[in-house]
Amino acid sequence: MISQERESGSAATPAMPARTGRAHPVTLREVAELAGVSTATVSLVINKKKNARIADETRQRVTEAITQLGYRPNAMAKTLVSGTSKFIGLVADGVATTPFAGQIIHGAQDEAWKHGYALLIANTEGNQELEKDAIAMMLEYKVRGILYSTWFHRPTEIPATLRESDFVLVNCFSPESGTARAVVPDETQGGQSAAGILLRGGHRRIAFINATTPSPARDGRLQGYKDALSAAGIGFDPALVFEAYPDQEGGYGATERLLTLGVSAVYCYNDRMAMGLYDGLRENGLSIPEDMAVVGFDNQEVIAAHLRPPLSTVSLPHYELGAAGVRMLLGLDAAPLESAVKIACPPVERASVAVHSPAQRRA
Amino acid sequence: MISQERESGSAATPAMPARTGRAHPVTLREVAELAGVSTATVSLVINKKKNARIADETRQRVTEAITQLGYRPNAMAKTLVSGTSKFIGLVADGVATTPFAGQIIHGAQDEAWKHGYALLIANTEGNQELEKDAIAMMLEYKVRGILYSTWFHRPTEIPATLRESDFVLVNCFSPESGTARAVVPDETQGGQSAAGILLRGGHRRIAFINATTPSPARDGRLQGYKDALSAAGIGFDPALVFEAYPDQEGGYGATERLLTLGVSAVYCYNDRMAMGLYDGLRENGLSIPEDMAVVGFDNQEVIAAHLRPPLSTVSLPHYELGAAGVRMLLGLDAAPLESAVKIACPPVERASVAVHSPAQRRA
DNA sequence: TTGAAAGCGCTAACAC
DNA sequence: GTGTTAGCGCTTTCAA
Repeated sequence: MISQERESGSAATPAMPARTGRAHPVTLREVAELAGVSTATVSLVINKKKNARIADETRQRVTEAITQLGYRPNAMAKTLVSGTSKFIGLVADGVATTPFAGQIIHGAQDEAWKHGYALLIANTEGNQELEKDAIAMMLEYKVRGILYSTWFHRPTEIPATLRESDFVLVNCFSPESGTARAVVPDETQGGQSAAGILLRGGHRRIAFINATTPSPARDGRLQGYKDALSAAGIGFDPALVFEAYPDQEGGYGATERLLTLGVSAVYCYNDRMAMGLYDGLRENGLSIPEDMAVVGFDNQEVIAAHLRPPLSTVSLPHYELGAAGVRMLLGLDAAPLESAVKIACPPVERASVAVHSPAQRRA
Repeated sequence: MISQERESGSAATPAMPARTGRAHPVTLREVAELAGVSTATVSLVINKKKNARIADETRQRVTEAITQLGYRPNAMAKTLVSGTSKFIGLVADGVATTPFAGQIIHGAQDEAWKHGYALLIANTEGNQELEKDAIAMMLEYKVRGILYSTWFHRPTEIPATLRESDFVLVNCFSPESGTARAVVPDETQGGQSAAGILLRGGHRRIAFINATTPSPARDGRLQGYKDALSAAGIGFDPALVFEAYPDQEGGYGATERLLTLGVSAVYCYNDRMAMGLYDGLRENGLSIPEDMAVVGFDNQEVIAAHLRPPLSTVSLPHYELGAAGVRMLLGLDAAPLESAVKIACPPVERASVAVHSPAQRRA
């Protein structure tokens, strides 16, 4: 079904720049004819081959012909010859479900672009069938490799077909280690940072409201809390740690129990929880950060930056995750098979924790 | 999309399924050789040509050879022959900046996939240079067409190169009408719905806090408010409309003025504004919806569904926008050049407006 | 019912 | 320096 509808125009000048989509695309051959050279020469000029010694005058004629005809290379033909395209596939289980996945895409795209690659995206929403088709499609289009990503940090099965290509797991990892390259957020360091913000604020008795749902984040964020406390010479008190469902309602519902603990600060599993807790604290006539300092986790823009007061939190490095994934895929960054590469979760300090002034606060 | 499950047998049969990426890919020719037929026949079998009369026995042999070798068609070669790929390009100015763009991607992807197309995405963050390159790339990969989308509803210049392809504007439109197909949200109807929620709640004096920033949304949402009032037989009182910057701080800052108006309900330009207003109202000891009913606009999940009380609002149909864009591109939906197609913004009722009980409320 | 062969647009040896 | 000539993997007449 070749579109043979040549621009039947009147004037027979071969020159016809900026043609609209419908027309038969200009080919290398046409450029060569107009410039009076062979296709090989045009190819050499276009690809600026280093060792190609083309007369300046020739190069000039070719360049002119190209712009005159509005020539555009056919990437498909190029790929057919070379065997692999300039695509990197990104299979995601939730672009839509969450504001997070967007940042992974963004990071991957920026980094890919930097190296001349474009992103081929498939959103699977966890649908296995779709996922399989998506990977097949990417394989058929000869992608350079595939980034397999999840919207929250978790272990994942590796679809069999994924192994037909180069791939890197992003924000997830294989339960059997040593079988796949992966990049994930450093939850433990993030937990340390979160607790660190509070510690630096002069707090000694710090509650941690963890998630009820098992995940690497739940374990890592708790571990980080313990580490930070211990580094500050504070004993770990299990009574100060309890769990709630990790959303607004969970945070709100945790208020009562929190208030029985006699703490001056609380570190929440995530920002949504902190958001709910804000409401609960307010209803109890408590103000933040004076009566209770609060830190969250995730740095969810819409929430964290705009609560009152703005919420101190720890950033989940989604952009970096996407970028690092691409770099690992392209072999630009080290990518050990044994264990996932961890990306730092940097603290973001806002007004929900008062600046420390030792005099003000008693242990 | 050939499925090829089978685990590698044992010995050195030419069969060697599930090869890993590195190996030389299986070609049609190899399949043909193994099946003892010509490549043409294999091609016919694969593409299930209707009028291809292939002996069942032959078809059988071919199918077996295909699964045995783990053959995967080379989409590049296919495209080279046909002239256009099964790609639809999506150029977006902000996947990352906003939770909204994700939904456009999601809708576009679902619809595209349904018709056998995959999405090629480029996030430009408004960078003109990048945008030009992105479009060029898509053109080179022979996309079926391009969806050009913006993260908020606005007029936009059409990059010249976009015209080299089929394209549809999504969430934006050309200032010179009649020059491009476009699909946008129906802001006016949305405004009507927003005011309608309040009207149905029994409110007669309804304030509208509009945005300070000029946009189709600002105009449309105001118009909808007026329409709804007028349809309810309520005169438009300009004193009840004022403006604020459309974010949390703006909403918070608008509280004072709002309270001088003597209204029982307020319609905010967007959810973020409403979120800020919640804080302001609360500080004044007012409760929602008893003392003041509130509706927003946008239906930003993280915010609207989880404020307390949950916020009634109007949904921006991003998913539908993406899907409709694809349908228009593929010629499945009507796509007039004269004016943008408008997609409805459905109301989402939550607890920030009390259910109407006429007895309770006096004019 | 099937095979032979001519390309699709481009790159890469290898001539000249 | 530049042209000739094979393909890359696939589809598609046209014959047989």
